[in-house]
Amino acid sequence: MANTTIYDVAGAAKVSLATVSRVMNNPEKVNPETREKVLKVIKDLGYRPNAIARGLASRKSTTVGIIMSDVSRAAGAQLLGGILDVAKKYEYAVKLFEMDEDSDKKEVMRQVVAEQVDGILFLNDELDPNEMGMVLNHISDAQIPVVLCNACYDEKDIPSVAIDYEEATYDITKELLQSGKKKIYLASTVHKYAINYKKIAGYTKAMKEAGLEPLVFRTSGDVSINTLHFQEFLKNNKVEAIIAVRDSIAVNFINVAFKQGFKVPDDIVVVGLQNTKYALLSRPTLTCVDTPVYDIGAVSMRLLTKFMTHEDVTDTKVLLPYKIVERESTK
Amino acid sequence: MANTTIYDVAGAAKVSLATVSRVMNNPEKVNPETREKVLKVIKDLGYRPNAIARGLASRKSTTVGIIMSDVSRAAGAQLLGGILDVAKKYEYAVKLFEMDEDSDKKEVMRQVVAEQVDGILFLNDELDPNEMGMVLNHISDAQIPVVLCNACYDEKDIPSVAIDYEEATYDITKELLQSGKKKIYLASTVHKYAINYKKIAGYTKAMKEAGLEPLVFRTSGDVSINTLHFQEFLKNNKVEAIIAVRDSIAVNFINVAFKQGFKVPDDIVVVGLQNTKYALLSRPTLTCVDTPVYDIGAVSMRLLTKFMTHEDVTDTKVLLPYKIVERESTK
DNA sequence: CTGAAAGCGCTTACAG
DNA sequence: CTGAAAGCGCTTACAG
Repeated sequence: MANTTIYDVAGAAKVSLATVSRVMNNPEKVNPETREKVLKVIKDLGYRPNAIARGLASRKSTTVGIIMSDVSRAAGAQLLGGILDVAKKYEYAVKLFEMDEDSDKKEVMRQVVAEQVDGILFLNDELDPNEMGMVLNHISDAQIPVVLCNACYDEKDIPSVAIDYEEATYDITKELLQSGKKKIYLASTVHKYAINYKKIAGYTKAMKEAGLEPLVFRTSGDVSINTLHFQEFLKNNKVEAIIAVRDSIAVNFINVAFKQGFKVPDDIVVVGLQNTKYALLSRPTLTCVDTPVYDIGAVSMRLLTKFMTHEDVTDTKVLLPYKIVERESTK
Repeated sequence: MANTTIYDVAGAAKVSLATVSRVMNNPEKVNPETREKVLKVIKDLGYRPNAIARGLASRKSTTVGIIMSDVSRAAGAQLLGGILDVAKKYEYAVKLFEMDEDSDKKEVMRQVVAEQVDGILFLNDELDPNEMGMVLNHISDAQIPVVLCNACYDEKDIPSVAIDYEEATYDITKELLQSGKKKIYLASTVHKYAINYKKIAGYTKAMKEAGLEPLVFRTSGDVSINTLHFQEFLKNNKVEAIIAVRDSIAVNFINVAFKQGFKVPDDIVVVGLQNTKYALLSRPTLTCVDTPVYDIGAVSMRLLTKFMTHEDVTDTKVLLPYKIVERESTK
């Protein structure tokens, strides 16, 4: 079955191809009778316009590009879920681009631009300010609307959607302080995520306000490396509470603590900052800041559609609400 | 900065646009000197051909479509990881399409075809045979190469990449039987995944060979629903071992068992059939069939590139090797 | 080895 | 309200 084209439709409906095109794009400009006739043929033939040809002619691909570092990480996948649902609703196709540490960032950006996306959702939060600046310059040179999705960059006024990570971490640190804990550690990652710096900032602020020394340490995302690391850590430090930038790190810590003879939450209190499924599958279950990851994806995609259709946008830096979910790991 | 086109390059290099095109697509047909000259201009101008225009003219979009049901599930995201890496290597762009229970499957297929993808990777394993047949017919009508990626459909001879789930489940059930267990349950899902039927088949075969009654029960993917379910289940059944189609279900079961006073592995032995990160973050850690999810994604994408470039393919039904990883949940 | 020209399947002013 | 025609930025026979 050769694909049906606009010519086939025009032929069968006995109109010009311009009319068929109008029926699809500006139906109000077509006489209702001919419109119905054409619509019927379209339906009978199962016609859908060739998206590539349409894209070339209209200079709009109705496609958005998602730039992310690692799909397989839980949070990234959930962001994608929200993005896809909204993209489908507004009839945008979605192209995926990976940009990790090893990528030639310039090359990736050139590719994204060459693919003619109408908008970009930037999910990579692992770039240093220099790289980030270069990437954003590339995008603005190409005049493509962009929204940072669960990523941040304060140097420029780029639209973004996230939660206030600094405040959230400040809040939960305060809660721990109020419950009487003093030796509160923050487990961050060795990688340089911009968001994690915000978390560190919020934690540090709360600790300093309480007259305490901030106790930040960095660990890997790898379970077996972390396990060794935590074993040593627990031997050498007195720990009353720990906040982890990722839930999986928190759960890993809980497991190591139990094996060393510590009880959570009786001896050590543990909290996560994401609220992924790991938090529910932990024993004890993990108290978390609940980051609405799906919503961040959905809202950022919606925001991007507004930019792409030149709607008025009043609020370009969206901070979604978050809450704290108390579970067993803090009793 | 207006995007540079092939005309700009041709003008700057003082050649025709046909020559520029040849330099990019058939460099061997161009005089080395002019080739170098053009290449230099391309580099200086940072030119990348408009992928849309190229796609229209060549009738190849160098884009593959990924059809999946839920990105945010762990296994799906990992498959995507493998797919993206290989796609990048072979310079294919990747478009993502969601097809879940509620989707109008025909409509999704029409969209995929309209988007002019050169090949399709089908990751959705939740369709019943009728729907699956319809989808595959749609694809073969459009004459687009397709590979089933971690999904199966036995009615037709469609290329696919997976592991032998039946054999794997048979193997691990045998191991449990040999260790002396008799009351071995298989926890499957309420959803109708084709792959899970294979797992059930392998399990059932092993049980019957041992002269035992297969004990399959179905549960949800939702943690709180499962928790209630498992609580009842443990009250009413004598369980010596449990095999779960998903790791998260296995971990959830372990947690409920401990809270009811059962010890894993002493009282009940538990195994998973995936080997995701959940297995490592469980306490005790989870013995698993290790399904090489990333590899399944990577190999299926590689296979698809062969079909797209009309290479000879001898083996269209690829079954990747798997192994069993013994961990604490089986002592 | 190189260029002029047609064509990919659409959209969109421009006439009428 | 409708059609003829140009054009989107490329590729690819076809001449030369």
